[in-house]
Amino acid sequence: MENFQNIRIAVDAIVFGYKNNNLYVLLIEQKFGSAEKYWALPGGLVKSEESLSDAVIRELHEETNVQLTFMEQLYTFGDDIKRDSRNRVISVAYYALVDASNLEIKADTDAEKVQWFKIDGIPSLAFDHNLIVKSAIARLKGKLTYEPIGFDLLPDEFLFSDLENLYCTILEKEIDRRNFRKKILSYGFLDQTEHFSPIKSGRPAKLFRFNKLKYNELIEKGFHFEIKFA
Amino acid sequence: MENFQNIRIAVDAIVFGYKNNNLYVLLIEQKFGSAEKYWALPGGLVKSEESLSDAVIRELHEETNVQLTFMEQLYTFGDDIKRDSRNRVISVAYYALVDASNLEIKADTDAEKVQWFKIDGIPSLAFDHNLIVKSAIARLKGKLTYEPIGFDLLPDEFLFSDLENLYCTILEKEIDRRNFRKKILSYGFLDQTEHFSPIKSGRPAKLFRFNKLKYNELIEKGFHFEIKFA
DNA sequence: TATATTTGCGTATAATTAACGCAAACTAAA
DNA sequence: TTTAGTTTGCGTTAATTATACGCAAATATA
Repeated sequence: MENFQNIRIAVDAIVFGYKNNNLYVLLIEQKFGSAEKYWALPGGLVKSEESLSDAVIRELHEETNVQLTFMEQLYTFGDDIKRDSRNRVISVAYYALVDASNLEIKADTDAEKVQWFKIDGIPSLAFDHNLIVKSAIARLKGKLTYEPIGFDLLPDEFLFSDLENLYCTILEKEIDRRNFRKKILSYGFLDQTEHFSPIKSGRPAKLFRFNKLKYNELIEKGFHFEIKFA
Repeated sequence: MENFQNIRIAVDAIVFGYKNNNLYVLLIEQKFGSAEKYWALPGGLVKSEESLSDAVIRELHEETNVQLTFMEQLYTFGDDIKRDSRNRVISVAYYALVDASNLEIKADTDAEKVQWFKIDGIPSLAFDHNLIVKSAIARLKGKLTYEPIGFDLLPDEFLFSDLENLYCTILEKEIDRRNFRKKILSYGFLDQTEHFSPIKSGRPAKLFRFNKLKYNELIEKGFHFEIKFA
């Protein structure tokens, strides 16, 4: 039957989390299906009357208990027609960045286990999910340099050294602490709070806060965020 | 029936063309369907055993006679579940850049007419295609500044003034001719040919050619293309 | 009290960008 | 044949931005 389209459409969620100066991805161990016992990205089939973005947020919540309001579309994987051995499945991948230090994850109805995996310690995943994660990491690295998305990975109030470590860790580069601070502060979208962080050692450091309003005002005026390194 | 997924998957092609110092998009007038007599993007349903990228290249060829080997994925439109009034259809949009000055387009089996439309004179299109075109233009503008894709819109051999006009036209900005030339030449991926272009007026100008090999070598070494303006 | 550590601010130099000058090489008009 | 108009190709200078550091302040710990 030539005209009947036998294709299913799914969504997959890449949730990046940051804690203890490391980048993580949220993975689940599936309960059902041929990929049982493999770790995989949270995700599943889209319902007929449901938008793609609703679908991915729903699946993520059902499988990991993580409740987001927005995810950004990454890419649609539909060139390998055997990426799922059971049926032709096209997957629209979405990603989000969260502060993993205070987020409760728990395996829910559809997943056996839920766990954060360090970005450099991701096991062999179900379907083409290793490929999807790889392309999400590439996107994250790219965006980090020209959009202020790093703040999404940190708590509301953070140290400059945390921000600096985040950039070093994710981009795998050395940066000059003093020039980095100077540059970011010169943009004027960080507010200095009156709080100090619980000290580890050395001089006590003020906590900063990303001011999204100020950032949006700057964007209106044609401002363009950019962090480059040597 | 809760589990049955009643969603169709389509592909749409945004083909940008450049000629006479203007940017164009290729549109068709549809023969069939509820959107008859509306102009629309070339595209159609994906076959069950066909990759997404094959599908969009096939549809484009069938409808416009334009034969491409590669299109880049733009975005998947699937949030408006009524974007097609007949059925739930999710569309994966792809785009490509071509030199429109020597490309033969012709309406084929599936289309009534095929025509280049100037970017600032696009009519009201079928479905959500105006939205798709808008987002493709935004992507093109963005990419133009950090990837050397402008050359795809020009003939193999081109004048510096053509390249300059292309940037001015698409980005809608004034640029300094001399600084622009200096910067692009400093990258070292343009070869000067021995040919001169048929002269309009003024001093005869040498034709240049984009050397993709040299560009790739530079990329290997960590080079990063970028064109910024005041 | 001395030492190690991290923060916060500053300065000198190199590199890049932006703004503009001007002669060369042609066409077309006078 | 000259003159005016146009576009190219190469150059200079000032302003801005990036890079590479120096160093004292503020704390914990030995």
